[in-house]
Amino acid sequence: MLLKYPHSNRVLVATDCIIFGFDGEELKLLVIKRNFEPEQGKWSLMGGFLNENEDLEVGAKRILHELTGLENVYMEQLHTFGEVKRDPVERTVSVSFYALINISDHDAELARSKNAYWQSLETMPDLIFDHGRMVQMALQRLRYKAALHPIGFELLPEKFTIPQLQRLYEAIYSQAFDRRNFSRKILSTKLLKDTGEKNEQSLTKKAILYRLDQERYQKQFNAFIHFISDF
Amino acid sequence: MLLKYPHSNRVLVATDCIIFGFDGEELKLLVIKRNFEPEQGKWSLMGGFLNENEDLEVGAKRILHELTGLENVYMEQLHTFGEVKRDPVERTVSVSFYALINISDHDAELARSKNAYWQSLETMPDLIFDHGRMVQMALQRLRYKAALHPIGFELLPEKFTIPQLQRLYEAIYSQAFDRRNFSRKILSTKLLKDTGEKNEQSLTKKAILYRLDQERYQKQFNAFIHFISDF
DNA sequence: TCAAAAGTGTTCCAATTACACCCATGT
DNA sequence: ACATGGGTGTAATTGGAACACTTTTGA
Repeated sequence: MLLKYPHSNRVLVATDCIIFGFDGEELKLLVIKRNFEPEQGKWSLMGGFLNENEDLEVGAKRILHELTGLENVYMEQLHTFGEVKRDPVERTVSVSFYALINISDHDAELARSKNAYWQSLETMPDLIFDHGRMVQMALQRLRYKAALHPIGFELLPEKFTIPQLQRLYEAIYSQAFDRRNFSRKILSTKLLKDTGEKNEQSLTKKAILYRLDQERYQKQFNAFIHFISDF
Repeated sequence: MLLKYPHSNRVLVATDCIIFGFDGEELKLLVIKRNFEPEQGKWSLMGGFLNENEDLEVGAKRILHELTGLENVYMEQLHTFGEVKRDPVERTVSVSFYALINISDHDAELARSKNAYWQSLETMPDLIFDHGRMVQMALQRLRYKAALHPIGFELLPEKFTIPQLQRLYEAIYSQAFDRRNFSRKILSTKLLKDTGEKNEQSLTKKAILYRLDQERYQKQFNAFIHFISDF
């Protein structure tokens, strides 16, 4: 490309990732205790600059991969933050993405080597720049989206029980649901396939392990499933 | 700011605006027949580059104002498009915004002077670059949002009738609603205030003109109103 | 045999749907 | 007086919320 636009204001573009995980109890985020400048010693989201000839999504997935070792992760663009002064070093437009990962799939050593830790949403430390706002917005979007689309599954292992799924939804919406109604509702979507196996870890009655019915999942994803009526 | 990041890839950032209007019959977009390069003679969204020391929202509002003369318009960030090759002249990251305006409020002469025309969504000409995708995404977002939040009003004059409002919703969702149920549902939100006036333009029975109850509007906006149950 | 968690069923209420009828207005 | 569009009412259906009982399992 030889001919360029005459307009002169070119800026840094970065990507920040809001990485959600679920440990069976709480919703968590993978955040970094920075051992590099700027804001060394403070907490931040994982981020990085966009490279030349790199699409936005590709850049975001690269950054996620650098921290977790994961590929093929559910990831969605959230919002672009472009306040002039948001980064005190130099103006940077940040395109944020949120990712839903199965917490046990990620490369814990790699994360550790980058100084990344899983922090509960409830006890999240203050984050640098506008990263706190990004997290708030991501949670809101997750609630929005998960009420209408079956994306919660992305946070669970391949095989999971209905009580596990319920604990996840309760964590997402900070709200308790009726066990019996929840079960009936989720089964009525026909999205779950009985694996025939049971959760052997349980101390009491062993719950049935289900997996996603991939075919129906694809079909129903863009159809609306009013799963959570109010939140 | 003297110290800068060492990273070298700085890119152009642009804003494109998807401007919705409603003429009482159809949902329309304000688009430009380009009399400038690149892609002269083709149709595109209104857009422009982000200036130095200009926030994203400010830039978007400036661009909207340049075309319509309007301020204080409902505008929401939609999505950021950053494919490397999306603009053949030079890599440009575009942050798109959609706006909802009352079509009769805008400065028609100004729009005309910029070669802008209202085009029905149904008969929209092909747009340059990825602008067609932007429009599709904006419509989807509008449907999403208008089902849960009372934003449709932004497209109507200050005083409007329930049948007008219904025609608007029918245009947004390309779907017919039952007149009686629609009326009951919208009135049950308590969002409308009877002005005491009637729509004198009507040839038959003159419908009651309502206006938004601003107080309730503010309150209920962030509460969920499940206005359209399925679409 | 008891406590804890999981699975299944039933009733009740509220909200949505599908309808029908009456009113106002200009031609 | 009639055609057109606007306003209001009601019965039937559905889906959600609330709640009780039984089963499995380890201690």
